[in-house]
Amino acid sequence: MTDPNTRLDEMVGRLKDAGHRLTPQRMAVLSILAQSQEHPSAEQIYERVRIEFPMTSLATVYKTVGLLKEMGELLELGFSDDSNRYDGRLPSPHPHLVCVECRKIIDSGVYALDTWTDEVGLKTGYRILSHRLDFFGICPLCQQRASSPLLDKS
Amino acid sequence: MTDPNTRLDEMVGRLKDAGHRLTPQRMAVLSILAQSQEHPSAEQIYERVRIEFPMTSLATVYKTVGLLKEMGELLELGFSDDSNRYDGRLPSPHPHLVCVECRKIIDSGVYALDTWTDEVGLKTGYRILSHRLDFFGICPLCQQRASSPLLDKS
DNA sequence: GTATCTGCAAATGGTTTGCACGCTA
DNA sequence: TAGCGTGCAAACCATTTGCAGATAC
Repeated sequence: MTDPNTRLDEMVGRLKDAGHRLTPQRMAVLSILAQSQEHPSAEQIYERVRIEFPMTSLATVYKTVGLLKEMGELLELGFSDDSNRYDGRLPSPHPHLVCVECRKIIDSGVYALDTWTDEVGLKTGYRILSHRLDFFGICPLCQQRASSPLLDKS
Repeated sequence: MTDPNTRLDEMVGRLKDAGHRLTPQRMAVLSILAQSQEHPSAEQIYERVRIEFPMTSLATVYKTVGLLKEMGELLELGFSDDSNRYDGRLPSPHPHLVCVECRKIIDSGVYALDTWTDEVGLKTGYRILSHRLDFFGICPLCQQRASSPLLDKS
């Protein structure tokens, strides 16, 4: 499940099974998504795809990402003040941790919101379908930068 | 704390103390925010403000909302695929419950994420500043609509 | 009196879409 | 070879911004 190649094969299989075609552009996008731990944006996926396959447009990245999202093979983390970020490794909802300085996003290491989900459903009468939990903070590297002001942010 | 007039006075006082001017437009926006339980969008605030004070522009609503947000007097709930929603009654982060059908947003009725915040901070080394938790589901009214297909969504 | 606020209209920027061409299966 | 997928450029749309005139204090 954590091995990029296994995850890539899985995604490829699901696409094929659903009757979708496998173009080189799509393969390149899938491959990036299967490898990335760092929750890349569409733009970042685009840049990396172009390194190995320059014949790719940003629109195609968006279309592929949209397709995977619809199929439930990709978790989209939308931010109203920044571009969306994508998790292709673990597409079911789980808590994330966002650095407000450098916008690095990592998995939080805590899970299991199910108890709460049940409680909220019971209390409110809503049928709960999904959730989204983000923690915002300063990552260790940015904390270091803040205490050594001579270092550049770049 | 729950009384709209008390909350309005509180917001007005904070604005004055910070040296900001009290225009009729601002008062109208503050008043809507102090009353609203339903987490209105900027557009919705604008529409309601115009009822009692037609000399108001959407830009002014956005500017007022931005000012209050900066002062920590307003909680902004951003959604990448929809307009932002605002909570002026309880501006500190707390879990919300979003109906994916009608986009109604209510408070979840559960709180206390502090234990998790500490755990995540310890595990990752991030200095946690804030969090955001949303549950997505179908509200009771929309569930009813779904089971009685003859009723219109309007 | 003057710095702040307002309203208008134009700019912004990530994402989506329409369409003609190209390529997978 | 039949459509699905791609690339380009234009459209979208909530939000922001610049600026000239208005107004709270």
